[in-house]
Amino acid sequence: MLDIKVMRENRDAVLAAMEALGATDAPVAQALDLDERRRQILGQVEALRAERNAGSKQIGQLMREGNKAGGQALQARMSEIGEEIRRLDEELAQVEQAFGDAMLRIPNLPHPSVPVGRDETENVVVRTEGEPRRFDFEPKPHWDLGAALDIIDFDRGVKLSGTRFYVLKGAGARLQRALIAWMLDLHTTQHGYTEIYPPYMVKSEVLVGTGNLPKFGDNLYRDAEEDFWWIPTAEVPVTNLYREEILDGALLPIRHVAYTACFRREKMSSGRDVRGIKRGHQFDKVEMVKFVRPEDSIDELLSLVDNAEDVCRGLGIPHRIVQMCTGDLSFVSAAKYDVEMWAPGCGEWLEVSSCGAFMDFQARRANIRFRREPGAKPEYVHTLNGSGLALPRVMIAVLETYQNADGTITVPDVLRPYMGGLSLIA
RNA sequence: GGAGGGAUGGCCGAGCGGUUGAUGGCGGCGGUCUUGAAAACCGUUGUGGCGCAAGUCACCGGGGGUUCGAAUCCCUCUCCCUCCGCCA
Repeated sequence: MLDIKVMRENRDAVLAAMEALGATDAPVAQALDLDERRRQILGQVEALRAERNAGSKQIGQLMREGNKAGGQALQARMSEIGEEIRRLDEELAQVEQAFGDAMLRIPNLPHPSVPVGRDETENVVVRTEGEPRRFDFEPKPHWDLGAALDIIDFDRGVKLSGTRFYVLKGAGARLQRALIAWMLDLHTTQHGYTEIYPPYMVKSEVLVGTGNLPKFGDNLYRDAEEDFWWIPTAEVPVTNLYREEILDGALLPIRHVAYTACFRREKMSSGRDVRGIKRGHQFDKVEMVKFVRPEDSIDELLSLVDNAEDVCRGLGIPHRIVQMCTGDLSFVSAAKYDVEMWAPGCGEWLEVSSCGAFMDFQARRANIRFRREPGAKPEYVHTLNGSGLALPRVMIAVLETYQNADGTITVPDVLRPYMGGLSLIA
């Protein structure tokens, strides 16, 4: 959520930002109008309340003095004022509801450092690290490798749950588990993150906090009877860990890492990436989340990207960093970098991480604040998050990069201790 | 799932429907005293909205109601605790 004061004082700049994002400016105009109306009503209703408070106090006084007639006369007057207040309150509630709805639909403002661009074609490849492996045979895609090794069972996944589901088996299941454990250990022991195991189901207000609701509800699974929603990413529960709290500034930055399953409808991408394990309704991810002081936001974003890259480096897989232009920023991001791994079998760069800085956008929605000093005014924290990393796509990159001519897979060095010393999946 | 009991400020804990944003204690902060510390004593100590400001309004788990006036009465929801049942 944006600061309404900032919107009032910088109307033109905010509208220009919507233009750069390729977003409609309708909610901005709407929110500003409703805000004006809201303040108008507020002024009226509060003046009436003040009058009633004084009157009621006086009635109490008169009653105690035994002046019953005087009290009753005043009561009649206050009753009228009460009616007026009731009427205005009703209108105010409507206006505030509409105002809040509009505010929740306004995207974050891009950080000044973000390149202006129309869509993903204008994203910027910041750098590429590592040389793609040269093969003396034709590298196979993971769906062929996985099926041949009997470590990915696509047919039975579909039998159980339908399209976009698969089963990992034997060394395949263990490889994913090894990756999860190794990534968590890397981030907790080398990068200063504290591990969190959060709920996989959350209340709707939690999804509003991170910005998934109200706008993106159609990508979420939910319980039919109760207000339970399956998380689309660990970002949701972990960012909301400190919602409605005022944190001690001495604790910042707080860095958390969590491994969870993630659930997404993927309605928007029907027909895309249906082959293999690249895009499923359920996938595992290790996610990093940071709570930082406002002035540290951008530095923390860069180190977040670096933390994600360390996973690529450790696995010895070439990767590149792509900076999103304004037109490709997500709803909540002020700045965003993707980390992409090269997958030689399917021959594409796979997005394995998305690292975003949200400034105070989520903090306002979830009401997460901190105090610089004891006794200081509460301020909103800045939140960030990034995948560290998404498992299926790392699995793809590992299987395809480390494949041998005979169809076996060499296990990357860092993972061997996590696989009972196994060095070859055959 | 059944029965009962709770929810008040950082914490504990009061609060006949009328100067109660809320007694008191603890904790925190500032001060007096002290070579320093402790003790003692004095003071101070929530969040948010609107307003240039003076100020004003709201908030005692959430929502609704009764009333001139609600932390206090009524309805409802949520959460916590105890007991019974069930259970990985």
